[in-house]
Parts: sequence; C-alpha cells; structure tokens
Amino acid sequence: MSESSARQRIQTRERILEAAELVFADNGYHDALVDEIGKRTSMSKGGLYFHFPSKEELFFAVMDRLANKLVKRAEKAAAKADSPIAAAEAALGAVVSALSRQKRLARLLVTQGYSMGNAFESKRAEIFDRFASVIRRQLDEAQKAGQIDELDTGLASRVWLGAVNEIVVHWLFSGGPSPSESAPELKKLLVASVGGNRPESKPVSEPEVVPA
Amino acid sequence: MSESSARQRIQTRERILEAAELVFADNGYHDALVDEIGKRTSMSKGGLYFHFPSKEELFFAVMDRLANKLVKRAEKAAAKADSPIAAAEAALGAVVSALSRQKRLARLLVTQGYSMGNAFESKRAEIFDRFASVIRRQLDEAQKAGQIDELDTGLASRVWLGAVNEIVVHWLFSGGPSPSESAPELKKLLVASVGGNRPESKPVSEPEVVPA
DNA sequence: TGCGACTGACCGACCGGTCGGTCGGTGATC
DNA sequence: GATCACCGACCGACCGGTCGGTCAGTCGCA
Repeated sequence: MSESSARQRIQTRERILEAAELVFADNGYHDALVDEIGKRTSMSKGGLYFHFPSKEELFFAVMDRLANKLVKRAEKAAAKADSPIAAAEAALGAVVSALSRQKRLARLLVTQGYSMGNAFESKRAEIFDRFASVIRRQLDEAQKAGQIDELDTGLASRVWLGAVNEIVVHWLFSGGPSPSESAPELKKLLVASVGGNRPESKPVSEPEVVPA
Repeated sequence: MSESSARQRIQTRERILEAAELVFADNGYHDALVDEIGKRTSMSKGGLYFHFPSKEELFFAVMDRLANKLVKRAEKAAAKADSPIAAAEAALGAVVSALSRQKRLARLLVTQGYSMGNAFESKRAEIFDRFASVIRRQLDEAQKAGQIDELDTGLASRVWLGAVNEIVVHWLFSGGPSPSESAPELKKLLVASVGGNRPESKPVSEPEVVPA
C-alpha cells in the first residue's frame, strides 16, 4: 500500500512539524535543540533527519506552515466582509485574534525567527510580504470604491502590519494588554490612518473564534 | 596620573564598543565572534574580557549606547518644533533619517538583538519603551492642545513605532525604498491615524542632517 | 529478501571563557 | 637617579561543554 504509507509519511512529518513548532517557539531557532524536538516526537534524532535534511529546513517548514494557516484565516475573514475597508479590518482582526489566543504562535512568527541569524532575512521578508499583500489588496479595493484617500497602499499595508507586530511584541515582552483587547482601538487608528470612516463606516463584527 | 589613566580606560572601552557595534550589526549576536571584535580592536580576547565581563554584557552596553544616542536625537528634534503634533512628527523623522543613513545601526537596533535569544526580551522592551514614550509625550501634549482626537496615546505611540520598525525592516530585508524616502507619506499616514490635520497643520521641515 | 522507517552511539567543529604569564609605567626608598 | 616592588592592562594558548549532523545497524512489513 504505497497509498497508506504515503499518508503515514505525511502524518509523521506533521507530527514532527507540530513538535518543532513548540520547541522553536519556546526557545528560538538557536536555542532550540534538535534532540528536544526528537523527545517531543518520541523519535530519535536520526529519525528526524530522515524526514528533514537539516534543522534549518525544518524551521522553514514550520514557518511556512504557520504562515499558510494564518494567511488563509485572514483571507477567509476578509471574504466575509461586505465592504473593502471592512474586509481589511476583518483580515487584521483575524490575525490579531489568532495571535492573541496562542502566545507561542505569536512568539514564533514575530520574533523567534530572527535568532536564526541573517539566513532568516529572506524568509521573514517572504512571510511578511504575504500578509502585507492581503491587507494591500483590500486597501486597493477600498481606494477604487472611494472609501479611503489616495495613498500608497503598499506603504499603508506595511504600516498596518508593523503596528500589529509592535502591539504583539509589546504584549509578549512587556506584559502589555492582550492584542485582542487593544484591537478595537487599534482598528480605529489604522482605519483613520488611511482616511477611512468617510461619512461613517459600519463597525465590523469580530471574526468568530475557531480553534486553530 | 590616575586622571589620564581613567580617561584612557574609557577611551579603550569606547574603542571596543565601536568595534563590537560593527560586528554585532553585521552578524547578529550569536554569529558575532568575540575574537572578531578583538581583531577589529587590535586587542586580544583576554583584553576584551578585562573590560567587559561577558559577551552578553558587551552586547547590552552596545545597545544602550545606541539607544541613548538616538533618543537624544529624537528629543532634540522634538524640542525644536513649534507645536506638539509637529514635535511628534519631528521626533519620528529624526529617527527615520538616522536609521536611513546607517544601515548597520538600523540592523542592530531593529533585528539583530533578537538573535540573542530570549535573554534579549527585557532589553528590547526597555529600549522600545524609551522611544515610545518620547512619541507618547508629544501626543499627550497634542491632545491637551486639542490638536488630535481623544485616544489612547500609549497605543498610538506604539503604532507609530511599529510602523517605522516595519518600514525599516522592509528596507533592510527586501530592498524596499529607503525609509527617509517614504518618510513624508509615512508621516501623513501616522498623523492621520491620530486625527491630526485638524483645520490644517503646517508641514514640518526635515531635521537637518548631522553626522551621528 | 528487499526496502523504507527508525535507532542511538558517536563524531568533531566550534567558541565563550579562563588563566598563567608578560610588560611598560609609577612611585616610594635610599 | 638608580633600584625595586608593584600594578593595571593586555596577551593568547588552551580547555571543556555543546550540538548539528552521520552512519552502521535493527526491525517489520510486503
């Protein structure tokens, strides 16, 4: 049964990725030990190296998997909204609420990558660009619809992302308020930054909470 | 002459700090070698360890020194402005222009710290809080003066910081436009985010360029 | 019997930190 | 002003723990 064995294979990979996610999130790339990932997977180091060629590749795989999940979540939230500006808000809200619910996930995406050293740069850029372009697409639509000012939506999307990033980091490092707590006020600021709320925009409902 | 020897002492410390700044900026904490710092200082490892108790302490000293410089610069720029909201813009502009001029400095402040691992968290928090409170103070003033909306200035200052941070990182990692290039548009977005530009606010002149 | 999945002992490069030693200068003593 | 004790600054060979990665071997299934 090459069928079921293939299934088995990706299941094992998944198991490893999940364990690796935990370990990387807690310790950062450099301080994460391959042996520790092995322990959590109940698999030896050699076993891990059968499935992934290096610690670095494993880390990238973890990051890709997470970014995929989150981007999809953001896009889904955006699709449900009934106006472009609301969609942008919804996408942002979805990300914020997901990160708020899972500190580890937040740590991993937002800071732990850097501990890899300069090799992480292009990966970071790739992932953040994906998020930025989700926001950006909505802002472009909003602009076409006349909901917001003429402006550089590429820059604006990065401002939004950066804002979220900082709120999350502040929460993680300084014990600031949970991002989801600040979300309403944060959305107000960001929408105002692009000149939204023309006559008045209806408030956007929070995305419902679904397990990751 | 304990006088001149004390002077000598801090001069040597300064020499080390400068070399360390380069090496940490280029390689990140973990990939930076103490030996390399020694090479650049024309001093042996033992010599370095005479002046600093550990690699970690040396790194923190480098970060503190930089943060001090930049915060002072921001405060000076703010002091020159003639309205609170202009002061906030000026402070932000000063930081952006300093970082634009020195990629290495930008790298160090904005990303390389994380490569130290979780030990860096509190240092990062401390440094960013210092910048945030410079912005925040101005926003508080602006609010008192009725220049901007009622809002959480703590949150807003972090939004501003985060935005700058992301613009800088994007420049560093993805070869985006220089932050100083985006600065005017960026300022517009951020001022709008706090509801500035009431009747109209006069544009703020760029801080003059002085060597760091 | 062949093969994919997995084991775990082992390797060796790497690097922060140590420590015995060197040396130029300084100031007290005669 | 010569001698000497002393000290702070610095040297650099070396140590020792760590950890990513390897590989010969095992096991079970088809």
